[in-house]
Amino acid sequence: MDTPLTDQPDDAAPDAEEELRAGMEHLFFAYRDFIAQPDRILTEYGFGRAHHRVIFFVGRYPGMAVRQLLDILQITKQSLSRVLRQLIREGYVEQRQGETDRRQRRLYLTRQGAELERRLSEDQRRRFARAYGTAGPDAVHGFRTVLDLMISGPPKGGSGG
Amino acid sequence: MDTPLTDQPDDAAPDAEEELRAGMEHLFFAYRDFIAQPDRILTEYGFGRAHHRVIFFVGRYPGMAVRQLLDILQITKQSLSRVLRQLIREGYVEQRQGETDRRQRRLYLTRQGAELERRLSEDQRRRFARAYGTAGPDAVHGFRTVLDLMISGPPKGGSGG
DNA sequence: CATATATGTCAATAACACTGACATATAATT
DNA sequence: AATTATATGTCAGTGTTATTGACATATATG
Repeated sequence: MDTPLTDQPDDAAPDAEEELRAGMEHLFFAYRDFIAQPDRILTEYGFGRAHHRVIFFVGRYPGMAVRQLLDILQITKQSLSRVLRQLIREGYVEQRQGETDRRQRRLYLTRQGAELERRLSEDQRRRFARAYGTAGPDAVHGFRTVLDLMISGPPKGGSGG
Repeated sequence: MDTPLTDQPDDAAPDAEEELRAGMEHLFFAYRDFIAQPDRILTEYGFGRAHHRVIFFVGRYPGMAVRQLLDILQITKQSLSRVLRQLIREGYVEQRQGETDRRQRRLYLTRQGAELERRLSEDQRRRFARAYGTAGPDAVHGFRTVLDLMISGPPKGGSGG
């Protein structure tokens, strides 16, 4: 059996319900395949998916505070703590005290961390680049539009970003 | 800070690298928000995300064999076993021996299982429906095109499903 | 000074994945 | 008929990532 299953919807015009469920299914497949290769690399380091998420966001937003990372990942600080401690101890992430608010520990990738980030995201970037290139700009625009509409807004009023 | 972060890319035209990383980030957010509400419901039943995946796919493809489910979920049979056993014991899924191949245990949702499936997917269907409706057919087409291109092909030759 | 925020840590627990080993039933092949 | 392969199931042990609850320190804000 092929991976994107196509058993039922064959003859009749797919109704709205079917279209929704197909979208849900394919979102699952896309995400599953999106994280497969990084997961393999991470095991070499004794890291897991959580480490990748931290490395990705710290790499993308250098100087990010722990609180922001918690809001993004939507996990508890206890969960993040263990992962972050590991990454810091092993030299992938470093902390610097915030300048305006000295309670904050702002997070940065070390050079070693940036290297790992590149390695982890290599397959993902290639995957996106290939899909974007093949689909063309209009499709990419549609993809981004739908994806953004699926993201929930901020839970409360937000802290004023 | 708002949830889809928009700090760096403000003035200059976003380069290709930035566009890829933004896509990766938003795929993460979309998936995170996509599974948040079902996760909450599942805790009421003492179930987890794995149970939802089984219920979703068995509901979508009734009569699916265990092997097919393993190929889709890409987990080991030991992992699936525990989840499936629970769902069967508690009356959400039932097995029937395959007719042509009597080694197979074909999987079906019970009425109770179908009810749970509907409840779990309610928020997801609404989320998709709203995004699809707002974005419009062209964007939906682009979304599906890109998503499908991101899915890996079958690992080998496939069994001819 | 009181309170709130940002961060960190300890302990216990659960969900969900893994590997390895072994078993049974049935199908397919030789 | 015997061998091999497939489909399924189970037992035991392990690791990652998440949880809740409790408590601590440093700093900011009222």
